[in-house]
Amino acid sequence: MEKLVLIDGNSLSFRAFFALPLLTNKAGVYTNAIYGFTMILDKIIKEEEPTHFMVAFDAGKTTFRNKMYSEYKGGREKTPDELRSQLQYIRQLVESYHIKHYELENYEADDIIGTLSKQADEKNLKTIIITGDRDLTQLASENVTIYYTKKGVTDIDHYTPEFISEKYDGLEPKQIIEMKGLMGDKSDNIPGVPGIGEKTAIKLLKQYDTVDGVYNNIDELKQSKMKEKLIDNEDNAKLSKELATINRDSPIEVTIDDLKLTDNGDEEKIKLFKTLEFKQLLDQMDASTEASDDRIIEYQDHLNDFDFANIKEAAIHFETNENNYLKADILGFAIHANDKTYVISLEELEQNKDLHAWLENGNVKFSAYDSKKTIILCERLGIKVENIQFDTMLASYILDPSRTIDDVYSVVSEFGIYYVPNDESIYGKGKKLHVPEREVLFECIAKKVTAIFETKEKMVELLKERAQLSLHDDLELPLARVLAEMEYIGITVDKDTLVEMQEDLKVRIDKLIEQIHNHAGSEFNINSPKQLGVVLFEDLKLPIIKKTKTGYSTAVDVLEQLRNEHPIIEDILVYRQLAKLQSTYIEGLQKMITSEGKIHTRFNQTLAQTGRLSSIEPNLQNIPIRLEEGRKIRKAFRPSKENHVIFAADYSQIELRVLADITGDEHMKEAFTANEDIHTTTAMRVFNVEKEEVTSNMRRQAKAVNFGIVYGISDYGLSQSLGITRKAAKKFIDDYLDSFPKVKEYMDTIVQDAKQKGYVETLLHRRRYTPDITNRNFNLRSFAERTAMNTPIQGSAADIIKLAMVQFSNKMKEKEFKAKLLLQVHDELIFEVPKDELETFKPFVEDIMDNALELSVPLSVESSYGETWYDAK
DNA sequence: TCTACTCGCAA
DNA sequence: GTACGTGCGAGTAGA
Repeated sequence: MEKLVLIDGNSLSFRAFFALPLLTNKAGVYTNAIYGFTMILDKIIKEEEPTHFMVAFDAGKTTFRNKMYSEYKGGREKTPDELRSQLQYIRQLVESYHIKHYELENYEADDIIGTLSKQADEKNLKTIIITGDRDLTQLASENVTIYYTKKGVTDIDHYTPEFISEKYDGLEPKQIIEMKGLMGDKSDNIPGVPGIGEKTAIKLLKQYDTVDGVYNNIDELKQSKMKEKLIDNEDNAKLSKELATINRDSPIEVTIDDLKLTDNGDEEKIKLFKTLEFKQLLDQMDASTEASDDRIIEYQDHLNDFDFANIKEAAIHFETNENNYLKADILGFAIHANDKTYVISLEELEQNKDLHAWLENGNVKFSAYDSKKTIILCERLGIKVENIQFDTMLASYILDPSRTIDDVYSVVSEFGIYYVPNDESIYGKGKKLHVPEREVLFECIAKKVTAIFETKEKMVELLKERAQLSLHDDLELPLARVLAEMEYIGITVDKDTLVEMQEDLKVRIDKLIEQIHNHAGSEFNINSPKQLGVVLFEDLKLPIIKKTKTGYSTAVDVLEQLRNEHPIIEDILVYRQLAKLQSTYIEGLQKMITSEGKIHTRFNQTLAQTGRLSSIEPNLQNIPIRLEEGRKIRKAFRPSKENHVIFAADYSQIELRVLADITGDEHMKEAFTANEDIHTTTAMRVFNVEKEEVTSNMRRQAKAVNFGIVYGISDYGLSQSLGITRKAAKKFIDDYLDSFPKVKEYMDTIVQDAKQKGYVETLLHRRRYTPDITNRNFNLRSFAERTAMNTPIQGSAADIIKLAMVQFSNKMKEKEFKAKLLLQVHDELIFEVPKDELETFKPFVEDIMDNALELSVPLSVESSYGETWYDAK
């Protein structure tokens, strides 16, 4: 069946604009109204399946109505600039859907719609009119329904004649005009009769049908203020009625047949969505979200005419065959300088001594994507690269940590450069991973290095604008060099220690497996939560505590509740613990030990949203410590030389100290200044007791609340960690906030701040954007709120330790210490130190860490050392 | 072989 | 009432 949809483009654009928070794409184009409009189009097309479709727009400011009444729509606030800029895109959007749009000089969109709907009505064509303007409801008929968007863009009333009759107490659609004549319309500046509102108007119309009817029978009305007003404003009423009347015979030049929808593909739509960065919609359409540009970058594959002496600025880039640059093969090396691009092979790179000297001389300003990788690859070639001044990867992370950074493409494409292919398209993935032929490869490398060069300036400008240049220049970039050295040095791990533990554990695990199978009465894979679930909850019929998406939950907290139900549980718990140690740590770590007896982790500097580092292959930031059994793993981590020790220095309660500083809460500051135990102090305040009355349970709970603050967990999260109800957890949090009023104040203001600015920041201006803070989805919004509260705390702590690392590295240059920084674990630094340096090294490091950044509360560092990492406690 | 899911370690 | 801190990695299971 044929169906016509007519949209009032202007009024719907308004609705969409005000319904959604201001959004922009990377280029700064506002997109919220366009997005909302797109949602409506999709919804309508899907739900109504129209055969004919048109969007009508207002042509300009003045229409025939202004000739009748110069004040028409006077006093209306002008369209916000942020919306006006989107209207052209909305027309483009409509075109990309192959929907006709139309506007007519001197007429409003209403009139176009009125005229077309009249034609449709005469043809008995089902018509739907979509608008955010009530005026159009006068057009409702048997065939014509008006969809009126109440609030937002999805809450819609369907105005049929029946609906109108019900809503307006028996009025017919065409009487809407009469009603407007009497009551006017503030938004269009239609005067009407003063003193007459909806109620009175309806009453009069029920009796006299029309405005003319009212005046023809005006004498019947008994003397009243209302009657006087009606008489005094007869002209107004009649004019108002005319103004409100939609012209259903406008001189339009389109016919309904012209509005037939055609299926001409999604090409334009995809292109537009890419420009606007409607990523989700593109995903839904199964279209690649990546834009591309097939430009060719010319390059030379030799350095024969390279003018080493006269280049002051260059981008350099190493291409490797795998991500792990500590052992990867170099596939090529590229330079972009003086508008020329060079790509050379590993052989050329190794042999060209002029090039080495050029990289080392320190007079050229280099930029790179991933300076840590660049430094390490140079180091592997025996080149001490100097003066890398800019890292586009780090800059991208600083500008917006939420951006995915996985290759050069992912960074430069944010800056409008699309000629670089992404790594997956060049190398493939999974089984099909391969190095392409030389020509393809070199072309790609040339593009990367050129793009790095071209992006740099834009990034510097943005960093300056956002007061973040120093974060790059003075923190992240120098830190990359520090991390490079740490990764390159690695940490010595004694394989024999691990092998011994492995054998010991194997015996114990085998025994446990046997016992568990005996208890179960069958052999099954204990590592399979699915099989374990069947054994526990079906075979042994233990009570089901919790379910996961796919079946029974067998997580620790569940098993602990079942402890007394069956002896198998205890064995499973121990098995789980040992199996984890065995597979992840003891076996996992052994695989990573090099022939030199070392493990070289890599620190990811551009991943964690808060500014923290992360560690991979292997992750050395989660080596067990809490349980003795696991802690023993640390015995395998040793100094690399005789007469050295492992030295660990950690910040004590750094996040809570940052919190005290940021919020300025006196109670908390006092506790830290007096060097009190913060969890005890928290317990004293929250439970309102004296120090002596704080029980270990109170302290434990206070500690959990502090933990929650630091990691931004919810009341639910806290309830889980304390094993209490959500309600009780919420009360804890409330009590906590009442005990530290400045903290409460901070939590409130930071959320407001985030709403207003769209981001929160750390002490060193690291930003994290919080777009979901105004989301109507409770979960997303709550998450954004916690993010806003937590990120400045965790992120500032991350800033501080990074600062300490950079300062440490700088000060080491003037010292004779042989000590080496090996690892960073969020709030602690691990070193290996010659025993005879200990006495001087300890205060040296502690002083740097203590004073890395001045806060209004003291920072406190505790250090310890031993023959192994285990002993440094 | 890839992906989704569960589980568990650390700060 | 909702669904419920991060990041890394091992392991199972199903397509």
